[in-house]
Amino acid sequence: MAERGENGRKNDPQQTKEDILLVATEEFSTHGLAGARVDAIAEKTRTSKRMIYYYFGSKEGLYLAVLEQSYRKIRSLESDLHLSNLEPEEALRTLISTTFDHDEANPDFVRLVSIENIHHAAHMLRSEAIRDLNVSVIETIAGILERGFDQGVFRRKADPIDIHMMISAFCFFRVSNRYTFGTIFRRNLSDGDTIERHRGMIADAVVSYLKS
Amino acid sequence: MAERGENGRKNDPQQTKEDILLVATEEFSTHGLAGARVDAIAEKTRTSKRMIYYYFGSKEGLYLAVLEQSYRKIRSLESDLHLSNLEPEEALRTLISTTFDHDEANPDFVRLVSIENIHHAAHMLRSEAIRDLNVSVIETIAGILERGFDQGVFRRKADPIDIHMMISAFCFFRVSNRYTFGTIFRRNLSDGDTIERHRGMIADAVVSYLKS
DNA sequence: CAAAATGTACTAACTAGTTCGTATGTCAAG
DNA sequence: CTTGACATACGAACTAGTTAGTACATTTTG
Repeated sequence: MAERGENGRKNDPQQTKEDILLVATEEFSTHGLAGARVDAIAEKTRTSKRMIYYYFGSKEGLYLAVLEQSYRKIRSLESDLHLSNLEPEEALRTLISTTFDHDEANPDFVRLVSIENIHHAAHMLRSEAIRDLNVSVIETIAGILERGFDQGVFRRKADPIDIHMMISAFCFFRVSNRYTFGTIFRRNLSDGDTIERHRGMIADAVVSYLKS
Repeated sequence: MAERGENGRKNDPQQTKEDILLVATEEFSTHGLAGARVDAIAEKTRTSKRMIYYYFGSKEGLYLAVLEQSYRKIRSLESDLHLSNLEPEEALRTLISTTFDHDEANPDFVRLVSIENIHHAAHMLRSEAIRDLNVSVIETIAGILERGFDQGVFRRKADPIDIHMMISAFCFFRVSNRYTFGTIFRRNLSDGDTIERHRGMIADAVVSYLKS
């Protein structure tokens, strides 16, 4: 068993890897892939640069691991919502609120996705893990839209991926562009009232779109 | 007068600066601030690295100049739309289409804004030029919303900045996140049909939101 | 002991920025 | 109009500092 000694080294590969990933997530998300410094990550870690290369091979390997872990975290949160018992409109509003809150609570993730887009999603393409995600959300939305249309609450037959994009766009933009937007319009998007208003806005917009 | 010789050097400061800016825009937008290489920019230019520092002082100075120029370009395009003669709904739809088409046509600009957000809009803050922009759009939207409400076409009293954000979010996201989104959902957002559908979608969504 | 895990110290390559020297344009005096 | 002096515009090669990645030795663990 690996116990923490006072000064003597104890091997704990799992903890070491997690520690590196945690620090790396922060570093990559605030500086970008090129701007992040391996030495800076190593320093903030309780281990050394040697271990980064031991476990992740290269700076890009570490970046990819960070990206994969971030996506994996979302998948687990998304699945247990049980929206099929709810009325279509209620289900949709719940899903939207969840997406909204997730993005608001995970600016690191949002920033990583922005960074990945700057790199044309090149790393994402190389990772099978990431590509296979998010499919479940589309199925969920598709189900809600179909039920809503059949019941006559939604008058419009919309494409689920389009609806997902509409929701994502708003929720994501609020976080990804909060600095430039906040600077230009002198408005703090992290403000409590603003958050509440926006959460309602996007839901109302999507629902009214489907009903029109 | 500075004539272009066959091989002999001719001084043309204006052209030199523009040349550098053009190349730098491309480089920064595809690699980010840290990822961009001054040497790479210099090579693609018809001049040398020396001139980059001669005219822009530093890598960051060049980046800021690129950013400022990009914003300046938009301002000029935005102003001459003459929306006050149109009916509120028509005016709003025209404005939305313009924003949509602008973002679609200027991925470099979109990417630069994304990059600037990764840097917490730090450079933008230092530039008075940029901060004072975009205010006119808000006034335009405010006017449309007011007229629409008075005429009874819009039932909802919405905040013009919120509406601007809603529009921007959708138009911007389509371009900024086209790579990750396209990879995950195997959908090409630059596809002609998709573009047409999305242009209509965002307009319908905003209008139906205001009417509900 | 063997394999896995870790630390220290190093290096080769890269990269922002500079030094030094040259060419070009301008404008005033002759 | 031509000369020359001064400021602006430019190029090639260099440098100092940084940074991703590694060689080698050591400790831990089973």
